[in-house]
Amino acid sequence: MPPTVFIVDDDPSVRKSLERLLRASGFTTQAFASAEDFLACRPCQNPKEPACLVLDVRMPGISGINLQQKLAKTGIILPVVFITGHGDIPMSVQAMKDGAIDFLPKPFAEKELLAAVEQALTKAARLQEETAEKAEIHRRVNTLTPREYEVFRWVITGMLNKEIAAELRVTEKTIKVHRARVMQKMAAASLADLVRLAEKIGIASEKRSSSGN
Amino acid sequence: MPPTVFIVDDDPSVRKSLERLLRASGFTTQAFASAEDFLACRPCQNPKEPACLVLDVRMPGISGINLQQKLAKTGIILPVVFITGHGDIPMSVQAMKDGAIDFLPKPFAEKELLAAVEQALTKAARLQEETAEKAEIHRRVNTLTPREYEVFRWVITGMLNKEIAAELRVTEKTIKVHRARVMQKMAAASLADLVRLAEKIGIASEKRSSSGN
DNA sequence: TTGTAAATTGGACCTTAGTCCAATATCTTC
DNA sequence: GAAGATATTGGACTAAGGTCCAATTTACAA
Repeated sequence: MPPTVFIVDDDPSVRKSLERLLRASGFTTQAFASAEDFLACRPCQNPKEPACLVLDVRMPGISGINLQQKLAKTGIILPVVFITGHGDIPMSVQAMKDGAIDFLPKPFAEKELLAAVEQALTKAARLQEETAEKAEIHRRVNTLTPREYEVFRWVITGMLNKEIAAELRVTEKTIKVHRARVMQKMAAASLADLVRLAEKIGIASEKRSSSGN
Repeated sequence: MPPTVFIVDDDPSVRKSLERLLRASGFTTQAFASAEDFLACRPCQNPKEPACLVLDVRMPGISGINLQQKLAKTGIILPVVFITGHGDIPMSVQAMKDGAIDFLPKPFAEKELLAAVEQALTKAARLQEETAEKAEIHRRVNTLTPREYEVFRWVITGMLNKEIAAELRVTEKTIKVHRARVMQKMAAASLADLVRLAEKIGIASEKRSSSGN
């Protein structure tokens, strides 16, 4: 199944020609007449395969810019390529600030659109991969008990078991047990791996309490 | 010393009013009539303090867009705020793709420019900090001997000393010595720290050779 | 040729980490 | 009230990492 390009444009003729062009280039397409219509399509917003969105800036109801912002806010991975007939500079700047791949005023060369779509799909693939990786790590973290999680955050600071034990006011033995479980649950073969897992999801490591806490 | 805002615009009256506005807002300013003039100012391109650039897009000689690209290519940290009297959408899109903070068509509200400059300076500060940190790590890496560097890359994979020793066809004892030196030279208090240092500068860790290699 | 940096190894020893056993105390929940 | 999860600890080992000592070999530069 080729990657999907969603199209949202209120002009039927534009939708038609975009679909023709993109399908001819080997993409799967799905077109909508408005942002509302697109938002009504639930599965469209959680594509398993990399996908992207070719979006008209100016539409009745929810604007393209607005739709882009909504999607970004909900963490949906759908890089956007804007097209527009009557755009202006502030609009294009806002779109780019919000992470748009490109912003093409009509008329544009087919080549330009295709290049932008390719780039958008590449980015979608990368983001999906990264997101999936993080989700998997979070899944593992969620299997940790509160205490294990606490020990986890201490371990990745590089502190010795005995130091962590003193910090948590338990014996070193206890830390060893928790630590072993953390390694197992996080599927980390080594401390180096564990540290990298923590870095990937941006876990704030504990800070050594001074003196008697 | 307040942060510096460099101004490059071929129109003397624009330079003058920009300088007035920015100085009144508490910034140090330094204005140039052309990209060439700015490039001739060596110290301007390696500011110790965070600085940014307010840049006219369209100028005789090297254009603003072009200047931005040149600076980026040489790794100079100078976030750009574009201003323009006769810009178009493709121009603004290109500028944003190249990392511009904002792109303001004239006439713009003073508030807009100031907000963009603030943001540019914030970004400059962050980039300078990150760059400095990386530079310091690289400095340490460069004090490693070739063999130490090699061991370094193996250590951060999480492999045991004996495994690394087998990989490099030396005794475990040798690895221990190199490893200790690596920790010392890299100023890492623990393996966790060492891994994080490596991650920060994106060091590719070694890959275990299969079988007899 | 001599000095220096780099790479290698050994011995002796101590400190840490990890593992397999088992046991106890709480607390929540069905 | 009993089952199950969580947190804690102990004993007894094994193995892995780190340290302080010293020594040899090689290669390159002064």
